[in-house]
Amino acid sequence: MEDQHDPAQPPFDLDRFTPYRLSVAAERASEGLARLYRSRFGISVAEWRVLAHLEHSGNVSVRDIEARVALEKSKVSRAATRLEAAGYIAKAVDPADRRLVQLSLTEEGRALMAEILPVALGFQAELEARLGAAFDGLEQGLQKLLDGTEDKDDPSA
Amino acid sequence: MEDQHDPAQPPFDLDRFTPYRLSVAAERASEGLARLYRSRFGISVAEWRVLAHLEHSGNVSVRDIEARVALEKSKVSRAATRLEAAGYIAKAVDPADRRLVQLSLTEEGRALMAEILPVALGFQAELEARLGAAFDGLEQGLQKLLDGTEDKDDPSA
DNA sequence: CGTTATTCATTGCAAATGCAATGATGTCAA
DNA sequence: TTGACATCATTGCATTTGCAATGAATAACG
Repeated sequence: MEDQHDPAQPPFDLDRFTPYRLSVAAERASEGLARLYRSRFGISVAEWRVLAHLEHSGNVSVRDIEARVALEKSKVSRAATRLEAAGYIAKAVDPADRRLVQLSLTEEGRALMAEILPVALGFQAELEARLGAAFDGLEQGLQKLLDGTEDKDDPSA
Repeated sequence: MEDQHDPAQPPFDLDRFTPYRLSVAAERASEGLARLYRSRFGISVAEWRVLAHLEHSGNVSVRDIEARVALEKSKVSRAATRLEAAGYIAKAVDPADRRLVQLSLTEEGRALMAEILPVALGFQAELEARLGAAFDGLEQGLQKLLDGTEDKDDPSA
């Protein structure tokens, strides 16, 4: 169980490795929130993100969401299909460019968001309270990480 | 594309939502590193984590890794199977408790880590350089998030 | 001891995922 | 216009994933 790395090698501790730490923290946070809406509202993380983006911005194409919400387009597409089947969003062909699909919240979708948003905001508030003074530092660090080119080819992003 | 939320509802911007930001930042960081070792060494993120933990601690059971490395036990088990097939680790029944499987790096595994570790450490160094003064703040925030009970039932974790 | 719970690793299987087509539409320049 | 190329959303398909058995081994406790 103890350290036994080759003394010629630099020591390596996964617990101090930022990508790993980020990954675990992100998983915990997302899962913590997801457990609040999954059972109650029956939606997945991807669905939540699509809804949240629709609530924020009006009619949007799948492509827009893919870019803004950091989800594979196929994931967005399938989430949209499920949300449409559940009656929370509507899909319509964009008359100006018929390749595009306009996604929009239905009345039911808005009602759903009216229930979920307070939960999400409460979760965020809890998180901030829990972090206290460390919150600002975390956000600044995240901002720097996210600022980098959105491009997935940037290894330092 | 513009804001059009119900004025009775609080505004909601996914871009300012910490779980989402964490998730995107984590994905970028993990993917950024993964692209460095995936093509060159043919290992996945799960495999990398198992290897990294084995490099740090000696013989370990699947259960230990599951707990320490934040991976589902089935994921660990399958990663271990692939790593064994590739010749990087060895599996052996623990003589003291024959339910346990001792995982350990083989000579090849150590050689692999000798190649990967500098890459990983370089990535970490790049990250820290990129973050500059913000790095400490990020780490403190992550620490607070990770400190909370490891328990998945804690919504604020 | 013997019997019942627990713990561990693996695996079966349904669902989710990612990537590469596919088809339908748009753009642009010859 | 026409034809080559680009963009968009969806879907096919192989792989991966997560969860719930499963089977093997141990612990707990009468």
